[in-house]
Amino acid sequence: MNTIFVSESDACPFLAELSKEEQPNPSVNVSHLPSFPKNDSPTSELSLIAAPPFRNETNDSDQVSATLLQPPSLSTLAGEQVKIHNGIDSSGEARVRNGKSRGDGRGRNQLLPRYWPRITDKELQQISSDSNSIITPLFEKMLSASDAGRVGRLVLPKKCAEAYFPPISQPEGLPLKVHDLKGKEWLFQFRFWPNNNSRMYVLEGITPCIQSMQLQAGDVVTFSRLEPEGKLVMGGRKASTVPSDQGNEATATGDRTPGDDSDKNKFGEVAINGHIKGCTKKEILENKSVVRSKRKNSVFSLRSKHLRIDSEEMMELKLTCNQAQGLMRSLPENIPSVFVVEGCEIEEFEDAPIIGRPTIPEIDRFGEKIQWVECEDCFKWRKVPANALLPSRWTCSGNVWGLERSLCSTAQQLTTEQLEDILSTTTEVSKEKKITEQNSDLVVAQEGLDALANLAIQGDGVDLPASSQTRTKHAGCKLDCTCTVCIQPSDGNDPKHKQTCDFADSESLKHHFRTLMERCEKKQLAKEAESACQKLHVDTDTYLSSDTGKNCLNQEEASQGGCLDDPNERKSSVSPLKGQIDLNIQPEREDLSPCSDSGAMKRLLEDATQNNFMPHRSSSSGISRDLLGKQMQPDGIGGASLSNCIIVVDGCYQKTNADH
DNA sequence: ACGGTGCATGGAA
DNA sequence: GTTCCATGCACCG
Repeated sequence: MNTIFVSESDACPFLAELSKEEQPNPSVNVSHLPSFPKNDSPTSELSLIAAPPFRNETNDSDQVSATLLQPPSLSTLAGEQVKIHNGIDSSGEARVRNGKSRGDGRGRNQLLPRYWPRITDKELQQISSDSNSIITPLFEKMLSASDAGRVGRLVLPKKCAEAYFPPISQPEGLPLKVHDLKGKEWLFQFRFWPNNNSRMYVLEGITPCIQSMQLQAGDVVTFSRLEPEGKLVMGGRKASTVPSDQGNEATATGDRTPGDDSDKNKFGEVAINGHIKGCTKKEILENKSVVRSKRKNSVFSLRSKHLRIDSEEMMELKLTCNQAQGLMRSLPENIPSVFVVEGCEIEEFEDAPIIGRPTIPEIDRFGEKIQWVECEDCFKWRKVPANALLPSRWTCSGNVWGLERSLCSTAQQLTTEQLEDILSTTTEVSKEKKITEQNSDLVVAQEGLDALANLAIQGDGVDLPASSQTRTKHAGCKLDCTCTVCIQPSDGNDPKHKQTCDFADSESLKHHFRTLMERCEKKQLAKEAESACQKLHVDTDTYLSSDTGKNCLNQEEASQGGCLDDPNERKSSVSPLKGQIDLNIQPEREDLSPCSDSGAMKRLLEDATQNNFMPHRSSSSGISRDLLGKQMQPDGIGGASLSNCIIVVDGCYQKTNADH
């Protein structure tokens, strides 16, 4: 099964309306989509291919599960594809995940949940049966009596019509080719009626197609788009197999947004099968995982809090987590314990990594390892020792290794040409790697988070997502690492981490993390008990003290602030190195630690990445920071392990690694 | 009279 | 209050 499903945001042609400013992050891998022709001349026929129905997550191909696909995000970038991939496991079982792209949480152009395509296993199977197509489910609609009546007019949801069908300016509209699941081509008239200062979009001439699919009122037609052909596919689903949650917003996984008008070429053909193309199988599968996740949330609400990051915020994390990886490094005094999982060495650190300033490693003319770092204030590049651990905000004044260049007024050692040479050298070395990275940047970030999330819930017996089968990079890794949890040297060429390494999916690794999580929970419980005891003491002392009110307040503040009950750890909260990320936080502990809320984490990541990777031109070097962000490597000292990450947000620090 | 087309209406979201 | 859309219905050939 080679069919790829992509989220609608990938294929949606209605992205143009969005401003560039809405682009979530430069790291997002985007590709341009072809456009629909701007004119809607009646002479030009556009076709939609009716896509086969999608499959649900169960193995029962006849059963329709709650597979729910978000419609494409209307807020996705104009004319660009955002690569948000969902995974498919090796068995081909479909999973669906929220592929919502960043943005339109503000309601504009959102499709109603009842129009979100629900994909069944059977449908997926049908769609995927034909080769290498990329399938984007667009929307679906339950046939009304009038839709299925003899008039032969299918009223199209306005937003769907405007989002996924070519724009029309005249009521006469356009002839539209749509294919059904059998590959038969149908020609409909896509048009609109003026209505209450608005429009009513209809597909005319659908009766033969509806009859051919043996559909009636109450049944569902779905529209999908197949790539790269750009065909629209219409599929049908009998009412008896319609997921029960149709129209139930509570089961929705998010919104899709259509793209812009400039991509109409995508719809050169539309297939009618009740499903529209645009989602890779991966995405469909991953959307399913979100559905599962939501279902799970209702049961494990506390544990799931952290995992229940709003899809919009999730996108933010997707966009920044990958960058955040590159910022993580362990403290110099950290000595990792090394264990081997299926041939891959994993370095596990007792203490959490911190977020440091990205640097460019180099070997100077004396053969010594050094690194170049850019001053936060003056943008001049300074040479520091290879083992220097730099804070995320680093300025010349922190250049204790070269006092003569510890002032911003001092000239830069590197000429622009030299700097470009370094960068280009780095580029050459990792060129191929980067190409791959660019193509899967978002995927990687997303999947890295997924890895974390899934590992975090290993204790619940939840299997790793199928998407992990295809991962190439993981959140716990440094930039060039291909493993889930490992640290590799800054040059990224450590042979112990092969590009094809898939140990992250190994049972032994899963076992390892299960063990870690268990230990973590035990520690947490012990810590909780200890805290309770301490609090009891404090309360008693406070009660007896003459400064009762103030102390109580402080105690309350400490508690409410979610900061540590451990004085030492509280001390850590005022570390100058803010922006430490605990990727091992325990969702069920959220109530004790407001610091770890998703919004705060998002802010943290944003802050960290803005400080280091935001694309703006350096005043001194003239080199885009965006480029630098891609070039720069972590300093190579240690790194992050899944079980030993830290989150420090708003001055609060929480550390819940496996050994503490 | 009948069927098709375009618009209006009103309930639902 | 606004928008959407399912349906009714008038008009026309």
